[in-house]
Parts: sequence; structure tokens; C-alpha cells
Amino acid sequence: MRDFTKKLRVLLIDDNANHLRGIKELISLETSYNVVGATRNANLGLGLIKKYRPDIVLMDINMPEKDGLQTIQSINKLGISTNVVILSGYDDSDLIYRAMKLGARGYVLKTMASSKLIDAIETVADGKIYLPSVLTTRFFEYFQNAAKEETKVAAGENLLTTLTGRENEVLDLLTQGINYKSIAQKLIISETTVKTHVNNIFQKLQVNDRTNAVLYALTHGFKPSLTAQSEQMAAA
Amino acid sequence: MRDFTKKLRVLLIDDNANHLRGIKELISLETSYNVVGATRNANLGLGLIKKYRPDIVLMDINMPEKDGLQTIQSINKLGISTNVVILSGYDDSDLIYRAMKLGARGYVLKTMASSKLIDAIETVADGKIYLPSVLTTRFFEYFQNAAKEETKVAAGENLLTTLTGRENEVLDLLTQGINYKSIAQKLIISETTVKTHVNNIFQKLQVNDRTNAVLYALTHGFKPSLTAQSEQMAAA
DNA sequence: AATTATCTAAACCATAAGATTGAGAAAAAC
DNA sequence: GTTTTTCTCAATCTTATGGTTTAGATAATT
Repeated sequence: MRDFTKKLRVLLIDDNANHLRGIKELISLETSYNVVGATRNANLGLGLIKKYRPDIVLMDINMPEKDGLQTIQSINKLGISTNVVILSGYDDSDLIYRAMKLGARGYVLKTMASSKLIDAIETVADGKIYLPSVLTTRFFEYFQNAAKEETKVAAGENLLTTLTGRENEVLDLLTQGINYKSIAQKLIISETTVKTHVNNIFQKLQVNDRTNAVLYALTHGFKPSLTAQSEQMAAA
Repeated sequence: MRDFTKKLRVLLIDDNANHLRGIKELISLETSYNVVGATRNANLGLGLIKKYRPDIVLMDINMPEKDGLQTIQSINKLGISTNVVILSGYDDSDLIYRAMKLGARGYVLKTMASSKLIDAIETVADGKIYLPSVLTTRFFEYFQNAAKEETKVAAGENLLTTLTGRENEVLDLLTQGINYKSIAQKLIISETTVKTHVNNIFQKLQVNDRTNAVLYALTHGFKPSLTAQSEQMAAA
């Protein structure tokens, strides 16, 4: 939970000097904020983050040398729990998607009223995500489209459903790259039985070797049966 | 764009009779809405959607026979551009994530003020996504966590980088489930050469069979080299 | 009671896959 | 100009994999 007795420590990163100055002044007007740093260079900014551990990092996403997305990743690698709010000139759905995927907690357009920026900082400092409704829509358009691509393959009539319980267990082990001998040991059956199961799996999945069976399973959303999972648990 | 001269056609699906009645009355108060149907059964609801093509479907996500997530999928299969708004008693991040992933356009908690429901309908009818800030946060917590899992594997020191150009081409074909003879034909080299490459790949990836090489490639973000891709293009 | 599905297993065979050693040619790096 | 890497290939060998048939024991279904 946020501690309201202390000032919020904010760090600014924007390669545009004018923007940087403008934002700094804007935020300085708020008595509850403390700008611990402001820099035009992303790498310098990383150093400042390491040093000052700000609560919030306001960062432009379009920068020449090191771009915003890379910088978010670098921050992640530091393992510091800093909340990144992205400043961007574009409401590009791909950009928003990638920034949020990498762990950004907020995304604000530079064209928005300055009060929105304060809103964003407050919201994020409060542990929530800040995304204006237009950007939320942009994000989900992209997200749902990506999801559709994923499930498209899994959609069609899935041959995996024709597998019996035991065949599912065997396929599960196959997808772990285990050979017949080990599978036989794990399931406590003979190796020839494993072969029988595997051949039946091949027939049902319409493939003729292990690799293609595994590929089919992975690209068609194969999920090991619960019994098989619990056995894995027990083995671990 | 929304046509404000026509009433919004809304369909309700909720297995709880009281909820259903309550929501119906609430929406009927709005003169700009027209409830084209209200049912307690998801499958019946699907039929009504097919018949009336409503602009908005308000649907409970917790239903006994056919659950809300399945119903969203069924609607998707119909290929009808209906906007689904989910009604739920829980702000469960996994549930929100899956509903939105499947294409829901809004998510409203039953505990919220009824005005929020109207907000949601308006927002979604306007082509936007409606997610209350608490739910947005829930969603992103889940989303970013899932994304982290994805990239985690691809992060570590990746043995794939040690592969030579030719080895990459061979591995690419391996991940397509192609056998040695066919690989030899595709690359116009002898089968023994393929074996040599494959053995080198095994050494570098520290595995000892095709299946595990393929699994390693897939779980470590293997992307076929550009040259290999262009050859695929040419072959298609 | 009879049928069907599932799991188990053996025997046999064919071959694809994997391991190993050695080696020449060309390209890249030093 | 020498060394190293990469790509190529052969020969040999072992073994894991895959194909097929047959069949007994249960369990589920009708």
C-alpha cells in the first residue's frame, strides 16, 4: 500500500529536452511528488533507477539510441519494482501491446491533457494500471487478434480428443522427449505395450513418427490429463 | 459507427431468474434500448442470437450447463459480429483474462452500481472496450505474468545462438517433422551430411534425439533463418 | 449375456535414427 | 599465409523406433 506521508519519487526519461522540461515543471507543481531525476538518455536513466529506486518512471517510448521497449526490459532485468508509465505520441496498438506485455503499468498520450498524466501517476502509484479507454480498446483489438491466431489451429476438429486415457499419458511423456524404455518404467508397463500405445496414437493423429506426434500435440493445444499431472507431481 | 436513430438491440442470458428479470427491467427503463430476448439457457441464447442478431449480448459467465466462456466461443463460431458483455460475480483475474481473450468486449461485476452496466453497454456499443479499472489491473497482472513465463525461457543463455547457418536450416526442417532423407533432398546434400549436421546440433543443444532437439527449439524461441524462410517461400 | 473398448503383451521384421571416426574443399578469420 | 570454421561426404556400427499381427484380461456398454 502506498504511504501518503512520503512524497512519490518520480524519474523522467525523454530525449526531447522541451518535453522533459515541461513535464518536470508540471510535476514539480504537485507538492506530493518529488522528481529524483530527469534525463534525456535511456542508459543514463537506467543508472539513475538503480541509484534512486524511484516509485514511478515516466518514460518516452520513442528514443533514438535505446528505445523505450528495450529500456523496460532492462529495468525488468534489474529486478527493481519500479512502475513504468509510458509517454507516447502514438496510439499504435502494437506499441501499446508490447509495452504493456513487457510490464509497463501505464500508457499516456502526449496529446492528452496534463491532468491525465497526474491521473496516471496517481493510479499507478496506487498499484493499479492506467490505460485511457481509447488505448484499452486499441490494446484489446491487438490482443484478441493475436489470441485468435493462437486458437485458430486448436479450433479445427481435434484428433487429440480421440485418444484414450492411457494414450494421453503416453503422449504426455512423448511431448517431454522421453524414450520408450523410460516411458515403460514410468507407467510400469512393458516397452512393447508402450509401442502399442504409441502406434495407436500415430494412427489416431495421422502421423508416423514421434516428432510429428509431439508437434501435432503442441500445435493443437494438448494438455496432459490430470492423472498424468498428479503422477508428475508425485515424481517431483 | 453506431446509428443513434435506431434502438440498440440487447439480448440477455443469465441462468438466475431474479437477475434476469432485474436486468431486463433496468434496461427497459432506457428508451434507447430494445431487449430482443432474455433467456436462462445458454444454448437457447445462441439460437436467439442467430435469429435476432443483437447489437449487444449481456451474459452471465457462471452458468451450470454451458458456461459463459464456452458460449463466447460458440458465438465466435457463428461468425456474427455481436458484442458480448460479461456479467460476473467474481473479479477473478483468470476468468477476466480468458473472457477477454475469447473476444468479450466488456466485463461488469454484478456488485457494481447499475449505472455501470449502462456505461458498459454504451461504451461497447460505441465500439470500445469496457473494463473497470480494478478489472483492468486484474487482467494485466495475469497478462504480464503469462508474458513473463513466455519470455523467461527464451531469456537464459540460448544454446541456439551457437548454431551455424546450415545447422539452423537443418533444425528448421527438423521442427517441421521432416525425416533425414527429405531434408537431404530439400537442401540438396547427401543424407550422411544431414546426419553430421544433426549430430552437431545435438551436441550444441545438449540433447540426444530429434524430439528433444525440436522441443528445445520450440521452447527457446527458435526462429528459422531468413534464408531458410525464403527457400520455403520459393517451394510453396 | 453379449458386445465393445481399453489396456496389456509378445514376436517378428525393417529401417530410420543416432554415434563415431576420418577426411577433403572452400570460406572466413587471424 | 596459416589457422579455424564451416560444409561436405563415406563407412561402419548399434540401437531406438516404427509396422504388423495376434491375443489374453478387464472394464464398460448395450
